[in-house]
Amino acid sequence: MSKKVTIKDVAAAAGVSHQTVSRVMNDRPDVAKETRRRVWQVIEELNYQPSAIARSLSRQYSYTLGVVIAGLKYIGPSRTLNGITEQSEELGYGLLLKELPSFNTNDIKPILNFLISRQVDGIIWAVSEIGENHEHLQQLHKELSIPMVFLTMSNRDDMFIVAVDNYLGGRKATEHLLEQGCRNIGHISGPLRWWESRQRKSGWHDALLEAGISEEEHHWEEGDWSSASGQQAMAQILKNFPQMDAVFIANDQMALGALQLTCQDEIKVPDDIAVVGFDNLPESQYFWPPLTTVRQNLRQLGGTAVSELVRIIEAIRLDQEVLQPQVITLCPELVVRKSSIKNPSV
Amino acid sequence: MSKKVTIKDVAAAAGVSHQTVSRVMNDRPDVAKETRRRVWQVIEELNYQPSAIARSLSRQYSYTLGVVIAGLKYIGPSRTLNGITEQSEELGYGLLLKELPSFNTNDIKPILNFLISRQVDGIIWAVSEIGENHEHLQQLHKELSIPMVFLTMSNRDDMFIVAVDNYLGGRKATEHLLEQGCRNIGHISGPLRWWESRQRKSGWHDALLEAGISEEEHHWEEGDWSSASGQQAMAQILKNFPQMDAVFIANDQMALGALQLTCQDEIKVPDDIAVVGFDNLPESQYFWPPLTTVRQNLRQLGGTAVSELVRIIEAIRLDQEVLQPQVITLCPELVVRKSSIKNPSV
DNA sequence: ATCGGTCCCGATAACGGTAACAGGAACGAT
DNA sequence: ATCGTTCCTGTTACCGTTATCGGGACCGAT
Repeated sequence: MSKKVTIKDVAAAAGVSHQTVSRVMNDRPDVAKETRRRVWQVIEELNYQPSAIARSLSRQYSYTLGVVIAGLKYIGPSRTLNGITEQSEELGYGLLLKELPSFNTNDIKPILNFLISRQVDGIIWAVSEIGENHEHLQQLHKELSIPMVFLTMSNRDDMFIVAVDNYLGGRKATEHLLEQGCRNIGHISGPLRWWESRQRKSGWHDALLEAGISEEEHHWEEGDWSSASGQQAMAQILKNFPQMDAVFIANDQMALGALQLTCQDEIKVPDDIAVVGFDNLPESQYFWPPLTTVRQNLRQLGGTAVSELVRIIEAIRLDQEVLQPQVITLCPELVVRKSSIKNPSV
Repeated sequence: MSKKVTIKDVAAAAGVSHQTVSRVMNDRPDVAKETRRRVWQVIEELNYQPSAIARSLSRQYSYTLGVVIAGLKYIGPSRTLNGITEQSEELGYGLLLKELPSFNTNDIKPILNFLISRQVDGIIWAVSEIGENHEHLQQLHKELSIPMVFLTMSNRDDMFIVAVDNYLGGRKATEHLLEQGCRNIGHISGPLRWWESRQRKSGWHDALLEAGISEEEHHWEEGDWSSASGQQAMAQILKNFPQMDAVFIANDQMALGALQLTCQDEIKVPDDIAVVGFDNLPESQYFWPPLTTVRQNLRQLGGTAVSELVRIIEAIRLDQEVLQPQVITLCPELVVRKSSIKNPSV
């Protein structure tokens, strides 16, 4: 009903100039105690809320971050986003959210323009690197001269990157299986156009190599992250590589598909085949058998990205000095459950 | 490097007034063809992007919606958000995202103020109704006079609500089990402070009643949505209600916990006990056995909320007339899989 | 008395757009 | 020639803030 109350309404009601009200709102020192009190009182009476829009226009900062993300329907990206919202709330920044219709989009420019035209102070690019979808980006980023932080992509100079060490995750998983005495360790990878998939596979490969085992072509299959593809890949690999005694699967969903197959075929997990997944879904503890997996702290990933971005933004605002780009790497951890323990100590 | 290019820069470069540039940008009719062409050319040469901030300030609309959501780390809310982002993209609205730290927050006011101060044209409230967390809201909503749409809450007058019919979902699940010949149908509910939980339970209750079966206190248990609680509730219910031949579980995660228990105890699903869940997680098709469940189209839920909100906003903008509040109900569907089929036809 | 320095506060101009009005040019009709 | 249109364009005000500047009041010191 009532029109929005502006700074001028407050000024009029308090009998001062609107500038003085502005000073009070921003806690400037040069306001007499009595005046300050009176103005505050009016502000509360009228329930005055300054317009963030007008503020952004006036000082050139919006205290808002742009977030570009893809695949919100999957649990990974949404956990990352969860970390982003938490940390930005903490630091007092708002979020302008933009979801890409697919991971493969090449229409990057209009999205960046959209965010920039809304005066965001910085941008978090939380889209996985697939195929060449990041090539164009690097160049655009340079032209744009707005602070950006990228998540989960291969290292590049001149960019701020926060990523989980997927390679290390693959190694940890494989080394764990080696410790269990397995020698014939298969792998079901994600789509190899994904950077993460390649990293995890490399980890598996290198761990085997160091143990003196050579990877062969028929020891692994490529999936598409879905449970269905995991199941199919598992069937294929069982056929090609019958002596397999363990398998490292690049995400929990595919592992679930594989586990279902073992139930159907009455293959014993872990005794016949030990299984390790990746992601640590909340559900994976309740798979049958409970799934050993690699935990990546995606909430932390998102949170770190925000902290980093804000650090850059505020450095620019204060010093006008640009920070050195860097790569922050987060370590994944192995979560050991029954699906990979060959000789239960009990 | 280069300063942001403004409308005045364009005007100067094209040798016209900034107003003319504005006219060109907004496709107003009263610009000479030749002038229009020249201005467009300069716009593209300078890569001019109008400031959405300044625009919002000038006309009183930001073409931005506020979204308040909770529990992004869960799959449900993030799917809803997915629907929201898609539809708002479609309709040309930006999104300002705010995640509540918990479902129970009572600090509603600062959040609404935050969004309003940023000139959002409307707000989507996508936080489940738990306990009394919506009581305060209703009143605030009235004072605020900004269009709002609420998701998944009990019906109230004077509010726009979009919700899945959880009651119907509960009925469908239970009726399906009755059709399978089950007579002793237990239930594991979500936390009863949640509106959804109560609805689903009522559906179960009423379906039994209509079949001439009376619910008894020991036929159901309350969980907290987690797999762990589902497992625990299942154990409890098995003890109290040994003749149980089917169970309707209020979400798939709890159902998973229960299924794991049946694996451990070598209870046969569905032959000994048929199981129906709720949510249709992407994983539930790959549980063992594949889980019959109730599918709720949360993406559609989010999308509908956006369409509805935009409809309200634009009605106000044009007619200055306020639409009649209404409740939109989405129907959930039963997805039948092996966990509930007593006599496999094969 | 005059001067210099605080302490407050208001007038004014930004910020980057849009809205409303006014006015010049060109044209046909009277 | 004069008038009224239509078509196009520029001027000015305004959206709601903050930044800059300048100045009055008051004080103590010379």
